[in-house]
Amino acid sequence: MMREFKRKSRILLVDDNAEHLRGVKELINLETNYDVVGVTTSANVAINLIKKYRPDIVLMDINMPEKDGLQAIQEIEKLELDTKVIALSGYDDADLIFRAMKLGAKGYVLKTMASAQLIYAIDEVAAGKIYLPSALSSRFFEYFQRSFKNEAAVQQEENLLTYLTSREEEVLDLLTQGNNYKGIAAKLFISETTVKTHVNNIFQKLQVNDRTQAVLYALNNGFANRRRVKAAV
Amino acid sequence: MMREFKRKSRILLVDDNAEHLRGVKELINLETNYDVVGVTTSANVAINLIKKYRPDIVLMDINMPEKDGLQAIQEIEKLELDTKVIALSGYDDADLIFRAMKLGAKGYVLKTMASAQLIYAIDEVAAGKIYLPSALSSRFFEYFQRSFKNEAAVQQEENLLTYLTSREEEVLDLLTQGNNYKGIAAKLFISETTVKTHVNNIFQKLQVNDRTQAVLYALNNGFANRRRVKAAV
DNA sequence: TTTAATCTAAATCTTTGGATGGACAAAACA
DNA sequence: TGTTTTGTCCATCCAAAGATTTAGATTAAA
Repeated sequence: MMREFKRKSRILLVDDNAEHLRGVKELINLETNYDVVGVTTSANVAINLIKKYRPDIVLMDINMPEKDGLQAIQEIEKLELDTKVIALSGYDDADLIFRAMKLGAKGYVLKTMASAQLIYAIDEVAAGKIYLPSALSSRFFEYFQRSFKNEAAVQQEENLLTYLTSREEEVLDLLTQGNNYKGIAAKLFISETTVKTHVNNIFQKLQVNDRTQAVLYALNNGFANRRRVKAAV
Repeated sequence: MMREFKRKSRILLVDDNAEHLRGVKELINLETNYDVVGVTTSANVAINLIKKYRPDIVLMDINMPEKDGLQAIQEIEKLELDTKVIALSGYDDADLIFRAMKLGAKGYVLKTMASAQLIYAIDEVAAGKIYLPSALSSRFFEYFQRSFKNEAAVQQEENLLTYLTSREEEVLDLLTQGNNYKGIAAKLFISETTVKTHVNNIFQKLQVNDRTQAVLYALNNGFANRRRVKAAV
């Protein structure tokens, strides 16, 4: 078994550290099922090489000075090729990991990790999976959950939106869709002056000065979650 | 080594399948460092048990009919205790995994997995980490990246924001912070009439009628990502 | 039954916003 | 070199937004 005649996966290496570049290249060349089809120290060059040679996998250092590796990942993803990017980094910073994965990286490996782990990551990604080493995965999730926890918290703590009457909510809803007084009056079948009264009351309760601030307050404090509303404009 | 006098971790089991419940309990009781301090087939009962006994870890079946296990996780997280929840599920559905992790689950384990893997997950979570088996983690990330890909797509397709000059971007930025003409003029050290000119040009380019619509357009089309800006109001 | 909220509405007034058209200098571009 | 873009500024005019006050009708709560 395991005797399929599978095409070798073609790999491109991007790392501004020529030293490290050589090391990784040799390491991968020891593997029978991978071919290093290119190496470069520049992210800009990498983009062009990828367009030309369509490698299966790109090992991308994201701690480069000149052009940011994360930005490079973003550009590569925009190309909509089948190329899979594995981020290579010196840091296990949660924010870095999160951003790399968000941009579409299929893996994230630390430079300090054992070479066997790098090969394993490549194997997994080549097989179509997304691979994050357990330790980094844990980091990622802490960050992920924290960001959602804050989001949930915002919607609780003394939210001025709770003081609005249901009619005021309706009016605010229409405000957050870009309506003016006339438009709101027409949609609610009430007079324009009545709308003005409601809007003024909303300003008082939200402690803002104008409609733009009211809309911003609503959007920043989970108003859409309170009322089931679709996107605006 | 490994000879610390660590307090045993106290575990609560929640599963509407009494059969499975017994099996897991016996499995965990084989471990010297864990105590099962309670079992229940009801999510509602579980919440109360957690309030009373403050277990270190809860194994929560999320495929229960009566009360949704996910909802239970949410309620447990709201209590802000140190209790760590591991989701237990029969399905490796990406959406389920995503939602469980989003709600704060510290782990997600399939019922079909080997018992050794369940114990390993408990070990990791007890040690303060977040644990997702590699296969599920891969599922999670596919879902995660897909959701961000759509978001990124919105920001590409014919985005009117790209037509703005850098000065206009500055002005729009201040608009999205709730400033009026006077405020913007003061902050940019230019006259109010100049601001009006810029704002009018912005309206033209974004094809909107007033500032509120402009702000809404900006927010709905990833303007904040284009410029590095903090929250408004 | 009184009290309090809410929704509605109007009148008046002030401020702000927005449209339009024109002007000029600097910089970028071809 | 001329041409275009950008950023700055002004005046005018009208529309819209917002502040303030007053008040009738309805309904729910005390």
